[in-house]
Amino acid sequence: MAIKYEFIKQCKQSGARLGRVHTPHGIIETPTFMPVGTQATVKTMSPEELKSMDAQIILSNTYHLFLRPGHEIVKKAGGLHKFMNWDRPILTDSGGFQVFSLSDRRKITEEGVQFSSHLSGEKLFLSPEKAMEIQNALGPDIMMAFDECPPYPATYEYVKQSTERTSRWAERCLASHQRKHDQALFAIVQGGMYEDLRVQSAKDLTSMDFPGYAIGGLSVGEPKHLMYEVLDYTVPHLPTDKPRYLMGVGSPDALIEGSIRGIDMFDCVLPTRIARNGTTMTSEGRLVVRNAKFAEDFGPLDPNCDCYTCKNYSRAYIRHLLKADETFGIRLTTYHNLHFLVNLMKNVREAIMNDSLLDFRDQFFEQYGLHDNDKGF
RNA sequence: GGAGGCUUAGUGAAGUGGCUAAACACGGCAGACUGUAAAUCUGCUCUCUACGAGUUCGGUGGUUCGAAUCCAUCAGCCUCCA
Repeated sequence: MAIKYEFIKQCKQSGARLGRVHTPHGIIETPTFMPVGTQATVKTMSPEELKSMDAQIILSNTYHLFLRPGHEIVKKAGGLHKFMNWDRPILTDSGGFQVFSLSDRRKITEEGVQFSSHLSGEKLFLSPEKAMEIQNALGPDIMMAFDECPPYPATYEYVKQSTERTSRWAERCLASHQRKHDQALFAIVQGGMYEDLRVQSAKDLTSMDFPGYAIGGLSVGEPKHLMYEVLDYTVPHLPTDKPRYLMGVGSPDALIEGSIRGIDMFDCVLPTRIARNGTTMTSEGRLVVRNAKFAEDFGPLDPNCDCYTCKNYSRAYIRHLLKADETFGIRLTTYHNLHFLVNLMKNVREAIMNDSLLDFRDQFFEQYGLHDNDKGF
């Protein structure tokens, strides 16, 4: 087996679980947050910086690397780890999310998905087999099955068809996956916001015995309480001896709520994207450092943070850099936001160890200014 | 000293008799962002007692039913000739 999930303990207070995922490139302590590096780089961050904030594993993307530079080139370079100089674990998404995000440039059939490249307009085809071929060439520790992420809202009938097809595609992925010994293939549970479809999807996929299971199709615009409901009735149908990965979720409150519901892994572009757009996550809530009110604020982004950014730079300086379009500004906010989430998950793990995750949540929400679960981050 | 040109909202710059509170860009202010077509996108940006009202296009005075747009004059800036 390419990976192994080691269960350590369950939080007596919340039910969250503490564990480790053993991979060919090292151990991941879970629950964990995975920074997203779509194009074989976490935008503006060097691997050294990611390591210095204790990022344990990062994501990359099949669709984007297939288009550019091409998976054959990455393979020739010696694989993604070597290509991008990252020797810790990597997970690649399959391109399934692009079926959702590039929905106006693709056509879905049973065979697969035809895209017109967002770069050149060129027609290209992704199928379960193609997604496996590409990911086998890229060489991540964990690769994702090719799925369809249906939009929200979507009709029962549409989601049913889509989810059943995603299960058939998962079977094809499993059948064509060539490197089972050193690359773990995770399946993705779909089913939209429909309980019976989620349960059916989980049953179908778990019967195929994948080394890990993801929950996809969430955080696509639905209210948060709905997402939590879906987790409540989906997670119990996933095996306890394998990692569970909630895809595309990265607001601090959702990371905590997800952990409480038994999720081990999360990824999200939120921290890096909002960082580039001038917003930061702090222990006292979100802070739009770009705002004029910080022009003469010479304190750190987060008074309770000891990251490189907070130890050395002020809100006023960072705001200046952002206003002046200086790259260093978005590097500082990106570093801080990623550090914030990585550190949040450390605290979550510690709280699980101490059987106090619910207390931790309440305290965190209070300080963060979250009193309504449907509020943002 | 002479000839010509220019002067529009924070800046640059359209507009050359009514459809103009005035395009557009930048700047400014705010919001959005969740498996990254995003260092992107959206809104606001003359004033106010603000889903309506008021006052604007260097100053002043005219022409006209009506002017940022035409005329006179003053001021400032620019170019060329002495």
